[in-house]
Formats: sequence, C-alpha cells, structure tokens
Amino acid sequence: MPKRTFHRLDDDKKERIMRAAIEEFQAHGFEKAKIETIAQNAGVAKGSIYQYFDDKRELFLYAVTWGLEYFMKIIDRQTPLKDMDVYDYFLSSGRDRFELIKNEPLLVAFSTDVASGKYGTLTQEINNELGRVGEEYELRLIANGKKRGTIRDDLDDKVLLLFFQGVTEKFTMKIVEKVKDFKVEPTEEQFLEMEDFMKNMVSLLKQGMGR
Amino acid sequence: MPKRTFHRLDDDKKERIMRAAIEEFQAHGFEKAKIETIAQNAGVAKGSIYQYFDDKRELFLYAVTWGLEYFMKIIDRQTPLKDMDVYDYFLSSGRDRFELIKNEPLLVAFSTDVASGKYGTLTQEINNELGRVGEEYELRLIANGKKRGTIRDDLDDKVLLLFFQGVTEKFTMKIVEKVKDFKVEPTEEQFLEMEDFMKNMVSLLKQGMGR
DNA sequence: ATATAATATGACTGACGGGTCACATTGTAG
DNA sequence: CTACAATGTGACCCGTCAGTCATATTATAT
Repeated sequence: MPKRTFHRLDDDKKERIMRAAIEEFQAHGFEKAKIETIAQNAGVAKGSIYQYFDDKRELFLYAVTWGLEYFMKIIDRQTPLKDMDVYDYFLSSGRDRFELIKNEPLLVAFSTDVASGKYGTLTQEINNELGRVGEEYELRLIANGKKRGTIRDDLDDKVLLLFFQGVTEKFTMKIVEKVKDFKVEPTEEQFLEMEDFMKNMVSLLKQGMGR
Repeated sequence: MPKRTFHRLDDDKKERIMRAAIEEFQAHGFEKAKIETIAQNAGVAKGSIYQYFDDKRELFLYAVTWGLEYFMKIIDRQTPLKDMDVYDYFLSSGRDRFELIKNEPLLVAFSTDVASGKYGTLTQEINNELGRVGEEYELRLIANGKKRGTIRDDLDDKVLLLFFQGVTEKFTMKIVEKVKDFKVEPTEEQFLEMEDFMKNMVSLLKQGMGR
C-alpha cells in the first residue's frame, strides 16, 4: 500500500519512519498526530512522507501492519505454533513474552490499543482479520483441551473462548502496565514475580475462583 | 462544570443536548465530533452550546458524567448495593442489566467506550475515580466470598479481582454486542438465551474451565 | 408600557495542519 | 561531463471547525 519509493528506502530509514509514526499515533491518537512531527522525529521532511504514502490514513494503516509483521517475525522465532495445551500456552512462552514487552514496550502498547479498538473504524478491517486468526488458533487450543480431557466439555466452545480471552487479555494488560514501571533493566526478581503472576492466572483458568 | 445558564434550562432541553452530544461523540470520536451537528440534533443554535459550556472538552466531560449519573439513578433503583455473593452479583441483576442495555444501548455503548479508555487522556481522571469506586466494591465482594468460603483463599485479592474483571467485562461486551442485533423488541427466548449465557459465565468464574 | 437583564442565534474569524508543488539535490546512464 | 530521472524539501495553499460576537428575541422587573 505504501508507494514504490518507500519500499526502495534502506531499512534504517523505513524503520525510523515507522517508529516515529507509531510513537506519534500512540501519544496523540490518529486525529491529533502531526505528520510534521513524525517527519521531524524520523529525520525527513514532511513532503517526503507524501512521497512514501498517499495520506495520513495510509501511513497509519501501514504502521499497524508493520508493527504486526514485526511481532510475527519475533513470535514465530520464539514459540513454534505447535498444538499445545491451553494451560501451557502462556506459561511456556512467558519469558519470551516478557522479553518482548520489555524490549518493545511502545510497539506492544500500540498494538494493544489497536486490538482494543481504540482507533475505531480505522482499523476495523485489520481487527476483524486479526480477530479471526487469533480466534481460530484459540479455538484449536480449546478443541485440543477437550479431546485431551483437560477442558470441561459441557460448555460451548464460544463461551469458553470468551472466558479465555477475557482472562488472558486482562492479565496481559496488567503485565504491560507493570513493565512500564521498570525504569531500568528489570531484575530476575521482577521476572519471577511475573512468572508467579502467570501461574496464578493459569490456576484461575483451570480451577476458577470457587472453593 | 457547565455554566449557570445550562442548569437553568428545562430538563427536556438538557437531556436533548446531552443525548445529541453523546450520539455525536460515540459516532465520530472526540476530535471529529462537530459542535454544529450536536447543536442541530438538539434543536439549538451552535452559539447556545457556548452559553452552556466553556468549550468542547467541557461538553464532552459533562456528557460522560451525565451518562454515569443517569446510570447510577437507574442501577440504585434496581439493585440495592447490599453485600452479596460474587456469584450472585450478575445473576441477580441479570434481567435489570439486560433491560438497561436494551433501553439505552447508546448510553451503554458510550460508557463502555469511555471505560475501555477509547477517549485516551481525556477521561483519565474520571476513569481513575470510576475504577477506584468499582474496584472497591468488587474487592468487597471478593472479601465477602472468602469469608463465606465460596472463594478460594490461596490467591491474592488483586489477582482474583483481575480475573473477575476480565471475565465480567468480556461477557458484558458480548451482551452489548448481541443486544445491538435486536432490531425490534427482544423476545423472551432471547432473554433466556442471555440468562443461560450469564449462568455459564458464573459457572466458569466458579469452577474454571478445567476438568 | 418601558427598561433592563438574560438568553438565543448564526455569520464570521482565526488557528491549525493535511496535502501540494516548484525547486533543490542526488543518483544514474551514455 | 551532460542529460534525465528519481527523490528530497519546506514554504505555501486551503478546507475545516472551535470558538466569538454583534444582534435579535425573550423573560423579568418596576
């Protein structure tokens, strides 16, 4: 969707522009984000931005997909998408996720906002597609769990999915929030705290809060 | 926060203005919402809006609190805030909540968006205050549950709170979404479906998804 | 009925920023 | 080195709309 000219840029410049864009959109939202500021922070002229993208909307949309693809690459490298048990889903990739949030807090925060629908109709298509893909994978996790007998089979998959999503999203948000407080390098202690947090979440997923 | 002039208006006019504002903000977001449109839909002149409010921001902020107070009145009338069991929390007030969403879909959707942080820094203060109040009540529910022995006591209240919020928020959102599909008056059948949905949620809260 | 205050109105203004464009700079081919 | 294409640049243009204000209307007081 960006123009040919953008693709011909060296990777450094491309990345500088995308990060500047994401930073600006994340800080001020779509409407109040200024192209001028993005250009300045990326070290290019305002006019150049329009050599690369038709308009603000396109720049934004590409920033979203750029961020997603960036994650895809990392996540694919980290956690092979084997069919695993729901309860292992987060635990197994806990350290990786923690690293990702720690190393790319801006990208994670931006993507979280996009996913939560903060950009309204702008990202509707992307969200639909993304939701579909995510759901597909999670539904497979649930189906697997039912087969293995680790998930109760008296409830509809859709209901279980909602439950699973509700819990995991909320906990992920909490972690993102926590990581923001790490002014410097997080300690091993902080990681252990996070791991404990994850274990509690999994325990709640599994056993619920009843007694 | 609105000017004296606004408070002197008859209730009809006040309500017309607030609903027009909420409709516009909900449809287009803060930045793209036009004062002119709000004025027209409320049947007043644009200049009049500025007799009532200092600026757009104030109008928006008051619309948020107006919506909340509107809810407070209804909810207070419906569900007396007695100390009840967590698991009864939603079930007991299910029909009332359903009615509310059915009768005031716009207000519910707007408030949901505000609560989910869709308006960014604009509503930060309100959200903080609201979050504090809500959490206080929910923590009391959790503490009660622990005392009664209906909630496991091996986990931190904060963790249980997160779990509870994650599940209930997601399910509430789903209901809001479903209600939007009722083009006309919802049937008893639809209500029963909703009730069943609630029961499943409570069951998941209680027992989790493990087997 | 007249004066005065309060409120209603919509044409107008000014700021803002997305997008353009004429010109400058750099890259490439012959 | 020259010509031509591709890319870079930022001053400028122009639509939009929040907010103003001079004037009209309505309410209140005497």
